[in-house]
Amino acid sequence: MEGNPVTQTTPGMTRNTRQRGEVLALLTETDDFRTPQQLHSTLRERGAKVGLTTVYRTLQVLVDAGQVDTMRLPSGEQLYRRCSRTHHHHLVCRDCGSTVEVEGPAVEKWADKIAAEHGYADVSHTLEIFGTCPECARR
Amino acid sequence: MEGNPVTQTTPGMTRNTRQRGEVLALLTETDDFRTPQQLHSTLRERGAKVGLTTVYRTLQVLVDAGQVDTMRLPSGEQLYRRCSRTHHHHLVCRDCGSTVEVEGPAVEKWADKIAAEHGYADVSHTLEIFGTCPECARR
DNA sequence: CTGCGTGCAAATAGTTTGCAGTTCA
DNA sequence: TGAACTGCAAACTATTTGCACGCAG
Repeated sequence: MEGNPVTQTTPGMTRNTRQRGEVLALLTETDDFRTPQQLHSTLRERGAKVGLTTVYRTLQVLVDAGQVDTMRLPSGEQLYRRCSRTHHHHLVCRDCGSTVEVEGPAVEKWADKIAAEHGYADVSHTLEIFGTCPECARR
Repeated sequence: MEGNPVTQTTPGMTRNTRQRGEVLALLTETDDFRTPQQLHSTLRERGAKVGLTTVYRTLQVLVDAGQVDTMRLPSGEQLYRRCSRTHHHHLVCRDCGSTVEVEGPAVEKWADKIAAEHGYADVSHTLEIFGTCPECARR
């Protein structure tokens, strides 16, 4: 299960390198949002030699390619996560960072309607819900 | 109209200084979100001698006191604005930064419901809508 | 008076960029 | 081969902190 070569044809990436494979692999195996710094130190711990710069650059490429989702905590930390392509939002635990993907068609429509009413064009929005998950609340 | 002394009794502020008055005044006269840096340079332009550090610290105090609203652009810039106390969201122009306050009781309820369904406690959320306002679209 | 507030300069923290060397296709 | 990628170090930006002084109450 390990020595599997990196052969992921990821749109937007012209070249497949070991480093990108490592980053992508790590993103794939976890479900939660991570900071570039966290990803980098995890990679180092497991022995993967990847520079912090490369992590940043790879994440940028992945975001551009639509392979990775990015969001920001109220505190300002930038987070990344491999994520389904469809538009959705997140319910994030303040403590442990675990996330649940949620969809709200009604909210999307509401946002578009509000924007239209005020004559705003080219509309997008951000929406995240924060709370304490059952696991963390128990403690 | 100028020499008016600073006498704003702002809850959470133990002391009323000229600098805090200037920041508060500036926040009061504009409707749009501003970065600490913008606020600072505007103050300097108009001759008010206020240190950048003080702007940051004052904004923090105001946020704690609930006098000022803060949000973050997708790009990561932190923005502040004097704002009504009721919970609401914003429709923000990507170009000129002008904002419209919007309310969405349905959205609030939806967010709380979703969180409750997943057992999340102590829920809050962030929601901002971005677009190009009619003014900017015209150009 | 007394200590909260101020502001400079220095420290931080996260992220980006320049550039020489490396590697994939 | 050669363009794309890598990674170190240095540069940058936004924000915070240490500390001596000033001013409000």
